[in-house]
Amino acid sequence: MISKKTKYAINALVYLARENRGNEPIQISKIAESENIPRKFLEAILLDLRNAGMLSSKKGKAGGYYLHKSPEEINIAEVMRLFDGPIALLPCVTHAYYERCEECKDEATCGIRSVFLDVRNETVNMLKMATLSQIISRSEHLNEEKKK
Amino acid sequence: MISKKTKYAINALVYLARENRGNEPIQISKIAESENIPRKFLEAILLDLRNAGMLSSKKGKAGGYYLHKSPEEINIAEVMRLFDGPIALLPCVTHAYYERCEECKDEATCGIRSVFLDVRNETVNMLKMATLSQIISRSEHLNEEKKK
DNA sequence: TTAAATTCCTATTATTTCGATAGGAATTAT
DNA sequence: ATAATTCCTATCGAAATAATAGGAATTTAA
Repeated sequence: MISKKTKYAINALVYLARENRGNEPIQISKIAESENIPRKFLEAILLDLRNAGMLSSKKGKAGGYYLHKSPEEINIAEVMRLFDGPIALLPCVTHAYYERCEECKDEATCGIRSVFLDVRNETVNMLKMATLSQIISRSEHLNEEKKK
Repeated sequence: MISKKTKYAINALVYLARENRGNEPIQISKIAESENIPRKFLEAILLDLRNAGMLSSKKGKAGGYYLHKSPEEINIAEVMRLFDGPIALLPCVTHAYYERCEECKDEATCGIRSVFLDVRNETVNMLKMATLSQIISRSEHLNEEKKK
């Protein structure tokens, strides 16, 4: 399971992508209220997203957050990695965070690793395709279906 | 990431599938030593696998564990669910453990859910295909490759 | 120039999960 | 009987998770 932090982050980003006409800063409290996220917790999350270059902020009165990158450039893989670390299910099949399994006899011929490598690759592909834009258009599509 | 418990369990199962000619019970200590798993920890794991119907055991002197099902019938998805719970990354896209996301406004039109539903389905498919037999044959393949 | 509204930053806390160990009861082969 | 083994319950420390607290810094606007 992904952490609540990641889930909240994705929801906040999608909200900003939807709301952001003209990149006006939107306040934490507004996002928190709309997306049902604990205010103070969201504060920390948005700060991390800003430090990671996905959001920008404006301080002081009438300040707030807005997307720094375009909705096509922000994907779920990136957000998950930021808060939950590697997407892979085994340390020996991650790219950036690679770590050998202590108990493993021979990584090169490990059938278990081979399975989890395939799973990782497929998952990362899907999550990289899942940009804010894609999420929004999926949602619109589902809305059409619902009306029928 | 999967837990060490799950990783140890898969390794133990693969070991038993490889070793089991004639279903003679193999002792915990032997498995623990061969697979580099803490003895007492493995004890608890094997017990769970037995209660889940994947292993059988024989008590007392010359006792031990052996596969209850055939290596084609035991897959990674089942083992992961036993120790780590749902495979899905969001509670709202699991089958057996379904739980609504508290903060969610409308599940039916949630684009985020839609993404994670696809990921779950793909992952579960791959992990169900990954039986002990498949793992062993993957490993044999990798061995052939290595020799070249 | 002061007040109000906001982000920024660091610390702290409670709860749960993870990885493992301890100790002995029950069972079985010899 | 004895030795070897699984079975079972309880416990423990460390880490991760989800959140809150409190105030410093910044900015707008009256």
